[in-house]
Amino acid sequence: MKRPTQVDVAKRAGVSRATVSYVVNGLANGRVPISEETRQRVLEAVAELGYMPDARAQALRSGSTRTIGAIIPDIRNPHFWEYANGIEQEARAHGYRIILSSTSLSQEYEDDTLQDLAQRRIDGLILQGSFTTQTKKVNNTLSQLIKRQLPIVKIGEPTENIDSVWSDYRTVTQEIMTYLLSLEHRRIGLIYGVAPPILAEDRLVPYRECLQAAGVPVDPELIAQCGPTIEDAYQAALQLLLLPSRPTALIAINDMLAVGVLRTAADLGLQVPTDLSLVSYDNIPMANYLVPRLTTVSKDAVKFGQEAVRLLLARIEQPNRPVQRVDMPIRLIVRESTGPAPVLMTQGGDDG
Amino acid sequence: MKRPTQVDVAKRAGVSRATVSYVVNGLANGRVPISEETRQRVLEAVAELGYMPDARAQALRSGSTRTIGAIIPDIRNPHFWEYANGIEQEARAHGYRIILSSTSLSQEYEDDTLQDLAQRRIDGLILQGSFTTQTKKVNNTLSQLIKRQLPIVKIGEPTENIDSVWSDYRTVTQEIMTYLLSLEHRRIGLIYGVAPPILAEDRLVPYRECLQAAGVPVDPELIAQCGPTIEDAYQAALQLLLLPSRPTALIAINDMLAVGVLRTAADLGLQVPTDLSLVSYDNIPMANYLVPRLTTVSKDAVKFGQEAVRLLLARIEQPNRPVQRVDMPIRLIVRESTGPAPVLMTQGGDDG
DNA sequence: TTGAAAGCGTTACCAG
DNA sequence: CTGGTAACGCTTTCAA
Repeated sequence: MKRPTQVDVAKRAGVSRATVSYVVNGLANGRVPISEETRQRVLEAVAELGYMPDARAQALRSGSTRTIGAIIPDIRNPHFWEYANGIEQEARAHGYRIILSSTSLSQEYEDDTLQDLAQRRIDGLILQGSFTTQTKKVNNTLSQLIKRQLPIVKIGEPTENIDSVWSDYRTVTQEIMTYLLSLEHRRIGLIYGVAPPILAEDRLVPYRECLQAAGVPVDPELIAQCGPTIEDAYQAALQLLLLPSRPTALIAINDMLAVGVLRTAADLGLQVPTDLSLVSYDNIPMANYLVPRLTTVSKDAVKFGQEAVRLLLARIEQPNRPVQRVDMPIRLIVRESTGPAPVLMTQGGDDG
Repeated sequence: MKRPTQVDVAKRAGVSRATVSYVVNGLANGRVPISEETRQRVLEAVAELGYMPDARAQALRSGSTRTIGAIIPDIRNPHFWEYANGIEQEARAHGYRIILSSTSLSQEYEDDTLQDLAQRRIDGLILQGSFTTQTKKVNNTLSQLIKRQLPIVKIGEPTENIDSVWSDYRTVTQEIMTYLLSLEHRRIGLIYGVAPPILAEDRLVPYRECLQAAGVPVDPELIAQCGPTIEDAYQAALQLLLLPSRPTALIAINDMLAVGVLRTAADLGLQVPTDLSLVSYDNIPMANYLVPRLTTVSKDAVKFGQEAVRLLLARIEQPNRPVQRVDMPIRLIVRESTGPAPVLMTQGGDDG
């Protein structure tokens, strides 16, 4: 009942181990030195014995695992499965497997995860931009791997010396702000979850700048940072919407958080978009089904994933090619969660 | 720039390869034959070189990968990440790694996935009940693995000769029906997605039986089968709700589908629960934040996953232990999406 | 066209 | 306490 090895197959087929290897791997590398009859006999033996090559031994011998590691930050956010889908599709199309890891559970496992992937000798690694912001230990491990020439692609945040696929959120965030301001919103809140530094630069800065350009004071009370869960967003929105002079529009850093905001609004008896406008980012599949449908920033996360794999495979084949930075388009999709600002009684009117 | 091996570490530390192995693996097996000074020297060399043991070689030699494969049916359904979370947590606590695969993308990849896992020589496998219903090829591969004594645990569907963790949905489905009937609902629709046979037995049968027991005719028009996406549910609900004599209550087989149903209701100008009651299953984290909050069947999926790992590890350690079947409790949570049946004009009144 | 044999990096046994 | 050495299952070169 032990697992059959090449030797068993060879014995059964009456050939040598090498022959089995040739047959199993599709007629050796180019040269076709196996007679059809032998091939059939080997194939039969394989089928009868239920032989499955041992990937560990294959990888050890051949030097390649044909496996790509992908680390996503939060498995609970639908946005990230789309990356995962794209990655998986593209990788499979090229004969690579994916080992998918999520660090959502616990930050302390990040280094663990990375170590594990490294020890498995994956052929390449796809990371989210937020990854490197973590502990020193993680960064050490990571730079170790970079030094070892492990092909790496980063999603979401361009980094020096590393291939990356990302989008520039400045422009679209400006667009959001212009749009909200044009709807006469003046008290605009911002809710963002666990945030890598780039989020600040990408979204917080344009948010501030647009406000200032419009002559609207930036009120730090309107900026809430929170955890990644819906409940976190719920609480953050609660805090913002209970302000004496409450915001009439809220920007949530992703659609999951927007779900929490929607709930907060409902609990406070606020209609969206009549009493409160809401904009978020990601355009997860659900965004177009929520009530109201979310105005959000659309990003083709599946394509992101595919592009990341393309970049990675190119580097695997050609380790010294110049570093690439692919900019993927994103755009604001206006749906039902945004509308003109309501006239508030508490509004201290120096705008207008 | 090549990856350092044990040999490199040994050279650097001025010891033999075996010594390195002992030190790295925590002082050999029981006996502690390494002097503290040597140990330190080795550890230093490891750190300086950034040595990471090669998991492939370790696994090949030791015979164990300390890796568990987990196959979930649909990564797009939040319900399944909770399983994944539970599995990951419990596995990690016992020093095992997880390779997570989703077959959501394409049924044709199921066999691929299974083969891959088998070739990686995982120590155990956790499956969803729906898995075996697939093609003959998959079932062949699977029974091959079973014959090879690969420890397997099934989630969701009890199977002969395989450890499983599941819940009995009959009782809770009866509870749902009793509840809806007590609210005077008579036209109750059922929407279910890609369904393993057990779903039919578990939910369709009690649905029918309860209806009949209450003297309500079972109308096949009220039973819609659909795909797994929100859009699928949207369309299914549309079909049901546009019926001349539309249902006043809908049961969706999971919360994701319920999101689509909610949208359909909104598009038809139907208020939930005033005009339409909605019950679903799973109690995903989001269920308590949707507007209205979903009445749904709560299942602790994280615990499911943990229990599955416990079962699996027990079998790994003790291959011949008796087969276990763990029944996990579930319960109906009444929230805001259900209410008394509206009085419909089209209602043909032979009830009451 | 096929077979023998040399490793891949590790663990673990058994002498030193 | 430490250092050779034989596997683990496979790929691939070199001879036959």
